[in-house]
Amino acid sequence: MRESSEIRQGFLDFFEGREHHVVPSSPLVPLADPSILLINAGMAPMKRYFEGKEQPPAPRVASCQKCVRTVDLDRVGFTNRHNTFFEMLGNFSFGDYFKAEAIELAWEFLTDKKWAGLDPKYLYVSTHENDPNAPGLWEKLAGVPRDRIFGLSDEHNLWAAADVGPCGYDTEIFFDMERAESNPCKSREDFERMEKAGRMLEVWNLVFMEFNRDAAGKMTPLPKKNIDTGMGLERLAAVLQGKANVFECDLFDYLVGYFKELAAGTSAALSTSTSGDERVAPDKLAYEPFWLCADHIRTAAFMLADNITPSNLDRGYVLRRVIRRVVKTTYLLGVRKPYLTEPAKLIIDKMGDAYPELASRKDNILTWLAREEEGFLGVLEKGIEKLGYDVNLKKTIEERINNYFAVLKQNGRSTYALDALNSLETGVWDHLHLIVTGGWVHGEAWKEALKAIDEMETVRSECPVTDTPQDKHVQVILNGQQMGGGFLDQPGTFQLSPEWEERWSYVDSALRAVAVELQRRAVSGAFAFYLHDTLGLPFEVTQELARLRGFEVDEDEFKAEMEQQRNRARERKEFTSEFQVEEEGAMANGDVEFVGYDTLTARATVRGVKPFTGKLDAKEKDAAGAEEAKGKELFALYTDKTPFYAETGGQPGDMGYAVGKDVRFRVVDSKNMGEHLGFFEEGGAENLAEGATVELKVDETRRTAIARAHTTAHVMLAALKRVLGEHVNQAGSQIYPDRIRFDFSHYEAMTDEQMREVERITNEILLADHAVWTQQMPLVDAKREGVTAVFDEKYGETVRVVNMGEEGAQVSRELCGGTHLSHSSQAGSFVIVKEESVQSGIRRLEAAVGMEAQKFLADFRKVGEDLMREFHVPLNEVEEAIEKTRRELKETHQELAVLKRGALYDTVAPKVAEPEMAGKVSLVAVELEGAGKDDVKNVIDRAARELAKAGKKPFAVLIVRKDEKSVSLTLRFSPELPESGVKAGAVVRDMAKILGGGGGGADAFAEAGGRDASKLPDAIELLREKLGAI
RNA sequence: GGGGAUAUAGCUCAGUGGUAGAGCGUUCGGUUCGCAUCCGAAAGGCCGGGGGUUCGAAUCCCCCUAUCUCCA
Repeated sequence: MRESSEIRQGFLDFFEGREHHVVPSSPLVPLADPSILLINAGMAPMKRYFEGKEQPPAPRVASCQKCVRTVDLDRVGFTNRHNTFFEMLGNFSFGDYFKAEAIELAWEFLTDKKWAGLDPKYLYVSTHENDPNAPGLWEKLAGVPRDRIFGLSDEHNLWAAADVGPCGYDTEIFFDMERAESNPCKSREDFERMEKAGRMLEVWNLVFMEFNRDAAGKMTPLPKKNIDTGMGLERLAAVLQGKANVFECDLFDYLVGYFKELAAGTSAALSTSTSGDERVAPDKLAYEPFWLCADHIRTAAFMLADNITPSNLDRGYVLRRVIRRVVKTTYLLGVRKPYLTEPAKLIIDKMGDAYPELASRKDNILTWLAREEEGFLGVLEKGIEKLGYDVNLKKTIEERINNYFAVLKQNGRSTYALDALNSLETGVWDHLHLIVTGGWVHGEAWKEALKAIDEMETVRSECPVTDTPQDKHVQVILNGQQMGGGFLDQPGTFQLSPEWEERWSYVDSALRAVAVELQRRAVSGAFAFYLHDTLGLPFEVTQELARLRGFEVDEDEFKAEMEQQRNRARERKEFTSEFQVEEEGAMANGDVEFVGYDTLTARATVRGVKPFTGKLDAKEKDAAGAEEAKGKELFALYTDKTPFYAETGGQPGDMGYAVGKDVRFRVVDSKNMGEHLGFFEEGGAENLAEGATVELKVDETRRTAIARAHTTAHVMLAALKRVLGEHVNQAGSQIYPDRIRFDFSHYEAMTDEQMREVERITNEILLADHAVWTQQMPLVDAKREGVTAVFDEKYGETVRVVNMGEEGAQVSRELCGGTHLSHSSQAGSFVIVKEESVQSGIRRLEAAVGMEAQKFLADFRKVGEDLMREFHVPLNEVEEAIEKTRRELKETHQELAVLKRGALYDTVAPKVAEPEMAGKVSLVAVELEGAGKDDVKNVIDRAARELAKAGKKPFAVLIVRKDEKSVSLTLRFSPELPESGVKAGAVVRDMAKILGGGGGGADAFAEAGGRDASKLPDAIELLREKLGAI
């Protein structure tokens, strides 16, 4: 017995031969256990038997159960034994045999040559230090010597499902992975140390469930004592195959091999690359990345096989994290291409026989993996780009600052230093802003530097350095005053005024502080958090990649940011839940008999009436109740029984009437069973005293409309599963009269074809006139029979199942407490109104049935008819006709623009040919009527071209545009004109001031506007003056 | 449920208030035995939608829609 498949089968055969009933592995999603997200132990599906809630199929049971356990997620790859997915072999006794036989069975299986055949000399046993029988039983029944039995504390050998409830001592069998002949394990301390180090491998855990523990910690014996055992298949396989760790056994070796090859291929490719790619050599990592990958990909494949889909919630999130960790790991090893489906195929080949769901859901598994991988690679790339940007930027800044100080040291304050400073500023300025304002770094130094460079910027712009090359003498001039000067070829002669000196020193000190900050070579935690939070780049990737470039990430700060984020989310959550508690408390109403499935009227006894101060739901498409109640004094009427359906499961509460002697109460909503919200149309609260009799009548029209929508929603879900796949699950829905809003899991927008197909199938089923009937059954049975249920919805022990179609051939079966049609055809027609996204992996459909569907289609037909009439073509040619019209319109627009500009330019042309002279400058100043902004730019460009061609340089073109409210100027200079000191941006600003407005722009092109057109001559005169002064 | 980010040419993206850009792709012309050849040219845009601030908005502010992402 060596191969894992032999061990799996052998184990089950062994126990079957010893009167155990063999049960197949349960799906990973618990059938009826809201306390766990995923089956995480072999006994998990048996919990109901242990709790006595259900009769086990036999007193003795054995199974090989697939499990996913994520508490050890971070240890996978670091030890020789931890897995997130594993198969648990187990035998169970429900009040049948106990300690002695459990020990005998385990020992026989492990040591008998016909079965596992392990050499007893490598086996050790632990028991609970307080267990009076276990050590003796081991000695007597298995012949284990006393010095190989160690009694350990609660921490190791006390099993409990929870703080309160069944618990018991356990005993564990260990295998010495070093297969040491002599026994160096002499003491309990030795043993515990070796266990931690992975030398002593726990193979089998036998739990003796014998006590019940109460809140005080007191343990009383259980009436029926149980046995629950668990042996990791992976571990046993490793031991039997003579391997030092689970990843070398045949359940993993092919995967580890695959990943090794994958990474090796990449490193070969990269060694010839000069792209500066980041890659971590496997031997530089603190763990075995291939182990992690092999483990996680198995987990992912099995979760997908059980119809779990990646999402941002619960088990979907577990799945997503696992997949992303694999991709992340190989990414760090240099793998850049998608590959995940390959190892998945290997797993399906290897294990498809033992787990048929792998093979049958192969396409689904591969599709999701490919999708998720692709998405995450995109995320990684984006994040890494940003990180690289940040890190490179810091290096650049550092370089420039060093250069600046080097120059300063050599030449003192001089134009050389100024140049160095300039080079710092021009290259780094924008990015420095980004770094500081983006909150990507910490430390005041950066902010100071920003201020300092800001300072330099203003000084520099007002303070030109003039260079007279003849004598290498430079001057710095501020506000017309000389601030300093010196000789270029004579270091040290450069003297500064005190004001300038002070400002420059300030820059020095700020830059020095930044240099110190850079010395830390740190990526700020805030930036790492930004990468994680906004871009989804895992912290470890940030850390690893930063490390490769010699940077550390501030982990404490990152953690603090994470904590803040958690608190934010929690605060909000607490607020809403508090609100709910209060509301429910105010309306508690004891047991109420609901008769609304069978009848819409009932005579009931009043339990009380009180003013209602809460808020009525005003649901977007069903605000009728809230609308009607507006401005009314609201009450809540409580009765002992009711036909009014209370809002649950997405179905809205009923409306209707409560009528009694001298009183008429309008019910506009029903929130909890037996609680009717509404107002008095006749009489008042005094007419409905406790004990009074009322006639309750549900609004039948509305109820029917709701039923149409609800029943159709069931059919639609069935149709969606058929069209899109089994992964489609309901993720919340809201039913309105004749309308449905339905959220479901699906990875991409539905195509038009898919929507038409869903419509077709849904209508087909509806029209087939299936009977709708309900039944009660235990939740577990319902789930076992594959009845559709909403993920994570809390259900009771017994559930109501809504069936459609003949028994045994239902077209739809759903757990549902809602009210439905009796025959599907009553729904009328069904039409999808809208498809949209809710969040990643969740789509939303809005649909209409019955009269709403009619109305929707009628609206559409009207539009179609109007279009046909308008375009004089049949319906199927409307699209083409519109396209043609659009094209023609566009062409016409373009032609018109050309003509218009031509005409506009004609009015300018004479002035271009004969420009007026403002000093040495050729000036064209014209007013264009009826021109748009783009026209002006076009005309001004053309004028400039013509002037340049005619050699009339330097030149200036001013175009004025007026409308009722304002006047706007566009000014263009020939390129060399600004060199004389007159800049278009400044000139136009001054001109606009005269006109009562503002403006600005570049040196050779600027725009401005103002309100007062009458001042236009003054403004143009100003332009003439400025130009004339050159 | 709460937060963050993104939306610009067919694709990937740049563009921090002043004439909308690059690379790839497409079409055309030339070049090459050939290759993911090279050279040149052109077409292609309500800068996601709506409102506001401003003389002027792809850019700033608000609302909406879509996509990505983190927390619960």
